[in-house]
Amino acid sequence: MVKTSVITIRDVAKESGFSSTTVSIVLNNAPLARYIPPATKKRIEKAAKKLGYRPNLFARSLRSKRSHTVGVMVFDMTDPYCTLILRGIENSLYQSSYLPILTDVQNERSRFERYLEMLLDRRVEALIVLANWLFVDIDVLADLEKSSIPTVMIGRELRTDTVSSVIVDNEIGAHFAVEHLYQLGHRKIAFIRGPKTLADSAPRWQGIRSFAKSTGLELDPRLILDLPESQDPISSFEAGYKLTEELIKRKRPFTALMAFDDVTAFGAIRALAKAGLRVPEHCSVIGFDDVAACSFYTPPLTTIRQPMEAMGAMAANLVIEGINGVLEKREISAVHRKLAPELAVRESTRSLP
Amino acid sequence: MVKTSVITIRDVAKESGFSSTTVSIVLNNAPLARYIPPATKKRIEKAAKKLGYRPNLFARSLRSKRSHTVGVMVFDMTDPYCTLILRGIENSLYQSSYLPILTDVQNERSRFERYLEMLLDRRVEALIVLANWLFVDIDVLADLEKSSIPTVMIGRELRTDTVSSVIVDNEIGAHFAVEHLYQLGHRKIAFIRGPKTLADSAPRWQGIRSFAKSTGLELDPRLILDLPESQDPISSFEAGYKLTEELIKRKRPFTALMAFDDVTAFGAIRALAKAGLRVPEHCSVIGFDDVAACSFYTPPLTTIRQPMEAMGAMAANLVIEGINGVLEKREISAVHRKLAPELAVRESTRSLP
DNA sequence: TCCCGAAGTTCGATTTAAATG
DNA sequence: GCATTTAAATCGAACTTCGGG
Repeated sequence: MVKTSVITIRDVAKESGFSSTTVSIVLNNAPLARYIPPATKKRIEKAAKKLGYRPNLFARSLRSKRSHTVGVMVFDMTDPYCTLILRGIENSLYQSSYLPILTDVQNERSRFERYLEMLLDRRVEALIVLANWLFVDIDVLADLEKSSIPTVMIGRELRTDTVSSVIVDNEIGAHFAVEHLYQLGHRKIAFIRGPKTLADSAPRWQGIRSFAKSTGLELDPRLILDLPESQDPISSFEAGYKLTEELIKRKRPFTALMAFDDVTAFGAIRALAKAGLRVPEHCSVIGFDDVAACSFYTPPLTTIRQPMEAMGAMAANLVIEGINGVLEKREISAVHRKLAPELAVRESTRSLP
Repeated sequence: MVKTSVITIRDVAKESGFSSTTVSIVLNNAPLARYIPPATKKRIEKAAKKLGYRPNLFARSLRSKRSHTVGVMVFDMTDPYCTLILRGIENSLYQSSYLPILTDVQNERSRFERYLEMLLDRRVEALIVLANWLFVDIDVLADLEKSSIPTVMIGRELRTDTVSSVIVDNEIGAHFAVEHLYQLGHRKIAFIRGPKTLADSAPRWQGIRSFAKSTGLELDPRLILDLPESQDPISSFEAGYKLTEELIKRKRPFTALMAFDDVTAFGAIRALAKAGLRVPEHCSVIGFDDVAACSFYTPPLTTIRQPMEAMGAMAANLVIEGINGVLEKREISAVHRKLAPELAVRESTRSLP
């Protein structure tokens, strides 16, 4: 006999001999359930299990106005930087039984708008935005603010009091990086800085400058170049390659190179190799991020590790707190967290002889 | 004045002066809409826009029994192999206005089961499973079959007639790879094969054998090693490294190495470098997959490119067809598609002098 | 008053059947 | 019968109210 497999709460009520009200109270363990005798509960639970009852989430959500989902918007999923963050988010939400609804905006404004609309239409209870590249401008922020659900942005420092944020401490990270090179004896260090419009660029440079000032390290302007603007994470490889070629061409000797991020560092290593310079024998190279490829690169890349899973987990936890706040009608204001990165020493850097 | 922003269809009805029935018919462009005069439509649409009406999807889905979502299950999101496939899926679904609900099973059976349950509870209309690593066993298949919604699996050949599949043509891919090495003059070729339990392994080896037979290329058993079982994609790097060390230790000369996949190839290159062997000067290396890191590796890795976006798009299209089939009560049987990969020549291979 | 359970209303849409001129 | 519109039933669960012991 083929059962249509649409068991409703009424079927369970009939099977157990109680009303659907009681079934609902028992299965949801609602406050009123404390009045219901264990025997009744047992019978209802047995009936539910026997029939394989699964509540219809549409009906439940329609009535309760809750979806138990969290919208996650990534600006570019193919960027290796983001999958570990997503894992952190996922694991935290999983524990709290929220389902993440992940959308990939692909750096397109139109997709951002459409997906935001779709997520709000589906009544996600909160929003996590992973701004791993450019184009988080005023408009986007405004759209997010007017959504009026708990929102946290990862990777972008904010000063709003409506949207929370989780970022890495770029200044300290950059500090760690130069410090590492400095301690290895390097004094002639080339820098490939991030694009000016990217929020991470300034604090990283600030970290370098303050380290230089405190130690007397000289920053030679002829060894400093900037990445151009771009939306495409891959393009920072090309740019790293070209800028390093340019550095070499300048004939200004350097024994180490600090790249804005790992992919830029990969481009730099390629250019050095092309010029017959081995890493780290002729030149040390350090990156930033610690994407997965770092550990299987040849040579393995020394870099600054962003605590990606932790950042994802923190964002998820903030958002869950936010949801709870809304449920309890507490007024919760945005928080801004900055997580410390750490130095990951591998084989692309070495001390000067 | 603060509006609670919960505009219902009745508000639109009141504003436009028609009943909610008519509003529903017009806004959904339902069959009956053809009887409704343009003037009425205009007024209703204007009222809806004026109020900023957004239909409540829970109510809609409850009544219509449709969710406009597709469940996507990935076995390991951090595997670089899968993000491009996901992009293919996403882009296809986006065009058809289906929302993908992506879950990362993290190679855990318990997560698979829980997420499958969650997705079915949310009434996804179809399922795409991205089996990028091991452990797709009988049980999993059985779970999928009994879900009785259109399902397609990517990356795993199936013989069922309930679950569709999309895979790459491994045999031809491997053929292309050896052929490339052979044409470059290589005759002493080492092979690191895939783990025996992985479905891709056998056909790839078959492609190599048939090429060898047809050209008279000799396959030296002392130059052939197998990757061990594992669930972790990163571990194939370690394994590639160790096995290549082993190959070198055997003192059996070889001028080229074909790795099971790109990450294994990266491990092999590392081992060769450690032994003082440069790629491609002393040894050519070829991989399989064409993950993003290939193009920024040093040297850039020659490999067999899987048409990942196309595979994702095809899976999505199959699933959409399946959904349409169900809606029209057509009985649609599973289809099995095999897509051709292509050779991507970069700089890790070169012709023998 | 406390405990237990049920009847009936509600959420916001779609859909059926029927009423109007 | 036809074009146009609508009242009322429905989807499945949660919540409010009420009654009996």
